[in-house]
Amino acid sequence: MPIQLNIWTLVNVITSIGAVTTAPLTLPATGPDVDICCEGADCALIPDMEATELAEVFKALADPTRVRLLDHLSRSVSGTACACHLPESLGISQPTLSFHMKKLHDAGLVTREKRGRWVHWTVRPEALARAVAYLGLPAHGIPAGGACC
Amino acid sequence: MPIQLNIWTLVNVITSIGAVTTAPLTLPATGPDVDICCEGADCALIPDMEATELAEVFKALADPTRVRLLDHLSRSVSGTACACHLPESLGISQPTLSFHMKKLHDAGLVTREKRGRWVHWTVRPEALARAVAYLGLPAHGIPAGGACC
DNA sequence: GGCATACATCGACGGTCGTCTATGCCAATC
DNA sequence: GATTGGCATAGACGACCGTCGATGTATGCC
Repeated sequence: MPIQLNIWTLVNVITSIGAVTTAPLTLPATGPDVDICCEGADCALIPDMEATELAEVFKALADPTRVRLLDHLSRSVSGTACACHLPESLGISQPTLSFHMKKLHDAGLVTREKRGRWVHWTVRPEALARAVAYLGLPAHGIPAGGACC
Repeated sequence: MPIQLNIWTLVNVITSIGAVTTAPLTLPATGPDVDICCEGADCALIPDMEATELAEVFKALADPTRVRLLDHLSRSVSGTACACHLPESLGISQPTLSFHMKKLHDAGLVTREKRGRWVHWTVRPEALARAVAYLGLPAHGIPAGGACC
């Protein structure tokens, strides 16, 4: 499974680089009602842009039809398949399929290649690496930089 | 990083069990216009229910605010934090925060525990394992059972 | 008991999503 | 050049989403 190995490698790289660079927020705290309500109250938060980009990827995956489509592609030879028989297999119309493939493409999860009159789609496993890295989530209690409190 | 290791372990388990059990669809094929449009046309597809469940998880993650919330929780001590200061940190109202936490909770990504008048939320890393397993995606060209064509 | 506080729920609003039919575009074939 | 077929786009429509202010509920403190 060469590609799966590549993903895990990427995960390690991205995990060690990405999330850790987040700058801690300045804490307002010290109001009149400062209370020991909890430990780890004010923490560093992912920057808006990074969170938005991650959400875009998850949004592209947030539909059963697209989940099945991506799975279908990944199981095809070399991760590539044409869309010709997919509408009937999935029980959707051709425009609907086109709509979903566009979503996946806009999110960078697949590439599009026209061969004659058919379009072939290919999974981009590296595009999923960032999402996987996020879902791995930093381990709790990382001393400095990673953890917040 | 004990939790991260647990995830990878779960990934292997689920990957080796879950997706492979999908039954291949019966192929209609052999019409008059059967054409060698592409290799790997008709493939096994993830069952509806499985795709729906995965989509539910991704749907819970498909919002920048929730991405930041989950990240915040995972970086707190033992993956647990109270929600008391989150509205101001995120620039959202208290009802909006409640709305998002409910989404995460309904998707099984966090657990809820009431301590006094505060609510503490805890990440459930194991709930993310299935999504991670899916994003790993079966390697292309698996001979039997896994691949489709 | 009465009050303050933390959180959930309600109702409303504008925006986006997923699906369809109808139509347009382009490559291959006759 | 005309026709066929695969795919994208346009427009419409119902459903759902994210956000808010207002209100309800439960806990802790006086």
